[in-house]
Amino acid sequence: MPYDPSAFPPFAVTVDLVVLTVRRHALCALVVRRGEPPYQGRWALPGGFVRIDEDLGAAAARELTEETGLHVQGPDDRHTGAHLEQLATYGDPGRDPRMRVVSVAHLVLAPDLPTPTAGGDADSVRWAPVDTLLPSGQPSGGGPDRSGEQPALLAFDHSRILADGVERARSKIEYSSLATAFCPPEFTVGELRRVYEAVWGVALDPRNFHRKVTGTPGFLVPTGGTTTRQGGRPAQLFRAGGATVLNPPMLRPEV
Amino acid sequence: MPYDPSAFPPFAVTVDLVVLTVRRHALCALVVRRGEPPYQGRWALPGGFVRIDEDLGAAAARELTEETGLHVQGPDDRHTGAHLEQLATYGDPGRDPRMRVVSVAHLVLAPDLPTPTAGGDADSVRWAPVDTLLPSGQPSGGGPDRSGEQPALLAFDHSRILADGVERARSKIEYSSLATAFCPPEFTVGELRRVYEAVWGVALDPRNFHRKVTGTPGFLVPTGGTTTRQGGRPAQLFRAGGATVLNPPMLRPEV
DNA sequence: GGAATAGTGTCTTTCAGACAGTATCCA
DNA sequence: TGGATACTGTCTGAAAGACACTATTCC
Repeated sequence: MPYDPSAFPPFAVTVDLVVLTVRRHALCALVVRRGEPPYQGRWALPGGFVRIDEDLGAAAARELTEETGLHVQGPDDRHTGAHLEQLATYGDPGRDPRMRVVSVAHLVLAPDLPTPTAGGDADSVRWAPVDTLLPSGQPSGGGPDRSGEQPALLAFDHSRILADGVERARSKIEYSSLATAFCPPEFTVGELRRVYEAVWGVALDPRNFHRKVTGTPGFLVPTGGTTTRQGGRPAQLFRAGGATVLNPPMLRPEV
Repeated sequence: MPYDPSAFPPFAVTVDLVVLTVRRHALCALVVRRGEPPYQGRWALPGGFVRIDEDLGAAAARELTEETGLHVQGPDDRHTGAHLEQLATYGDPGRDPRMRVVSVAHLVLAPDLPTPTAGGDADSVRWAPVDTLLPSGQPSGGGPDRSGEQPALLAFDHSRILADGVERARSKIEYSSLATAFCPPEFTVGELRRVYEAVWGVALDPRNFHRKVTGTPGFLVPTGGTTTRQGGRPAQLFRAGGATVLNPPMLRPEV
């Protein structure tokens, strides 16, 4: 007997946010420190309850603004704000020790930002490189020793949510123009290449990369300006083109 | 103040199922006729409430078995049962006129089956070609006139859920071996090609298709047997190989 | 033999990857 | 001048798409 809401079991519904950006050549995620039990003092993904008359995506956008001051890119105002999409839903019984909580995780891709101050409390929110938050993946990625940074896993099942979000970002920038969501409104080919290198954790050939992205129709639009750089030929500035799916795609190098 | 479950808003959480199969060269979805208002008499996707101590995936598998008798493929028993994965979550306020219902949609890919009899009521469940359920997409796909088959849209927001599930299936068979989930345990290259043609709604070159799928490592494993066919050279029988991601992928032809 | 399906080979084009070489800045 | 980054061109191999051809069955 489907859909008999008169006798439904009581659930709490929340949104959790995987907010990713690229800072100093590293893929970073936004984490907040928990002030109350359970997992008091541990880092967790930002999130909160969905209000009773609020859409899921609206709840995610509201939590994002509350935690970071970031605004979500609407369908019209391209090249400003962040990209937001639904990621997956996590509802294992026991994922929250207090009660049954179903969390609809969302993925946010944002350009580099000043360190956020959530609710005025700067100590409780930070950007953390994802390879310090996720034990698996590439254990010795690119950087030197990172002892004492972030040994403890995230609270609840947030490590798995973060891993799913990172994998989603890694695969989506192959076939879509979403990598530009990590960039400011105007950017160079080199900056875009460093986004791909940080998200994938690989080194890409600058020559072939330049030829590919400028040859993919609708991906990049030159703005006419150039950048003054430190030591090197000035680079052309681009903004994101109208294309959302890339053809041919940017293929992630594999083993 | 995240995670204060003592004052959570009350939500109902359900699972809805997009069950797809290929019958008579057409991609079909499982739909059930609603017996009560709202949308009484209209077709809808199968689904139901998540129990209070039940995982989301387990709820989807249970509903699938209750509605179709189908069993879900476990991690070990390959080549038997259906493929199930989470699709997306739909929680718009007002999607159910009675109360706030958040539905975690799941996608099921199944081989061709006898027409199910849900709860003994054969009139209330059927396979319907997806192009008779979705007005958009390719309006004049391949078949002749289909007047009077399924003019009314699905109940609730199930048309959108179905469209999302179909698009997920169309893109996933490009990069994974999931097309074999539409096939019986042993199948021929021609049967697998007809699955791709039905899901994508295109015609594929039999020669190139054969060369591609047999050349992709881990996709197909010959069983040694052959099929007696009606008018034509007997075909080799294959079963699904261990590969889950296809390299190179099966690229969907575009404009 | 004719129709139908299965399977192989061959050619062309496109594209990824490697890499030589030129252009233009800063120190 | 040297170093660094931006950009162009060239070569090779892999693969997609088009299609000729052979193989094996049923009628």
